[in-house]
Amino acid sequence: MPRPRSLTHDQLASAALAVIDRDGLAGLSMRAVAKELGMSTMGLYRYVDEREELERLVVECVLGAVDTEPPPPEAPWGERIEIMVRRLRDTLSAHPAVVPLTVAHRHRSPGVLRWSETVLAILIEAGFEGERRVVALRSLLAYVIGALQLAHLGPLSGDGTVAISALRPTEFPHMAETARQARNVGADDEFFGGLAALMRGLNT
Amino acid sequence: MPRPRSLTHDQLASAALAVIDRDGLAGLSMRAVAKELGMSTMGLYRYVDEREELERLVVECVLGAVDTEPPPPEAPWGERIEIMVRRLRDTLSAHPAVVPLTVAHRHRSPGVLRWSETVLAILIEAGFEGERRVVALRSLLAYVIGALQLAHLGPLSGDGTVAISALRPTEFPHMAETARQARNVGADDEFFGGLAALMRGLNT
DNA sequence: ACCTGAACACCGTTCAAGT
DNA sequence: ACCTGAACACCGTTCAAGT
Repeated sequence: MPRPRSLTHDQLASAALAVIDRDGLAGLSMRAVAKELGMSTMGLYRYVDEREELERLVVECVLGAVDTEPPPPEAPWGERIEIMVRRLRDTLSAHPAVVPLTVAHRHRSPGVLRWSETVLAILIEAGFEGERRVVALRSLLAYVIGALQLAHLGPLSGDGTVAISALRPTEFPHMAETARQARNVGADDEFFGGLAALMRGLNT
Repeated sequence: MPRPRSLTHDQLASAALAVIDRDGLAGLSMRAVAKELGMSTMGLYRYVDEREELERLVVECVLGAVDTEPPPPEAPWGERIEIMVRRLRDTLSAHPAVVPLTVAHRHRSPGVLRWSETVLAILIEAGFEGERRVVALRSLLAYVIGALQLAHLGPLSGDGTVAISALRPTEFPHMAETARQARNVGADDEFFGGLAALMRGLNT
């Protein structure tokens, strides 16, 4: 990759993010980003080797913004983990269409690494060792990733829930009734309700 | 959509699944599936209106195979839920590349609806009502979806973990050490360890 | 009426041609 | 040396033309 000339990686990622926020992840293309920047399509290849690298830049741009400062140490460790998870969720919620990219490129993101480092410090302080610590970190990540995708692609407040509540009660009685109740569950109650359960379970 | 002539939806989905299993999700295209079936590309449009409908058929084909019979009622409810989650995981693990499609199209899959119906019956019997029941079902789904994607795209046994364990210990000491321990954690221990935690938390 | 191949508007990426 | 537009091999989908 030759030296960039006039654009920073952040400007490039911001342009891609603008395309994604406007046209969705499906609208992301080298041509669209180039047009957004007012340059030729091939000009992008001065900054990235391939489209995948552009995606990595987007992920880094989004996740690099997450606050990874250790939360106030006087709070119980469970609350501190919750604070960290809330920060990650807030960061990703600003660009929900990016979540699938995040899953694929999370490895190379310094933001996620710093976030994980802070979470691990809290877990270690709370006495998590060996496999138990590994499982705790991975299950927290799995929950956040899964819950955000569920919330983005099929929110409880959306028409998927309405459709389920209209299913034939003879065939899906529990689903129909539960879906009716689900319409009154807010996105925050859903997310933090599940997180609280996971946290309780990790603690015992 | 005109009447299908010689192919069933299942044959169509199987051909698409064969393409995905061979070339990955990125290899799925109308042209590739048509070639797999030895027909013209446009012939597919006799069976589906658009590519998205083909994807729905694939999801239904995979998830339709999940065993949704209620587990033995003499087992504790927690164990029965775990059995149901294990079945869903086993079904999806046979075609991990399909998981992202599953997230997007899960609403219309009768397989997922039947699975959820059985899980809800167990939750109701265990005394879950209202929001608590909604949160339990959604968090289980979120965990399964997130954990499977994590396991497929970045397994603990993979080179992502190796790369993390090689990070500069001055900057990421906890990550490096935890990654070294993570290499000895099997995929099953990881998945069911996290699931057990979530289940404990939902129970209290 | 049924089927299909050419065509259109896209895509990522290569590469030669122009400055 | 630097940049770029044409070109190549794809993609989903429309539509006219052929049977």
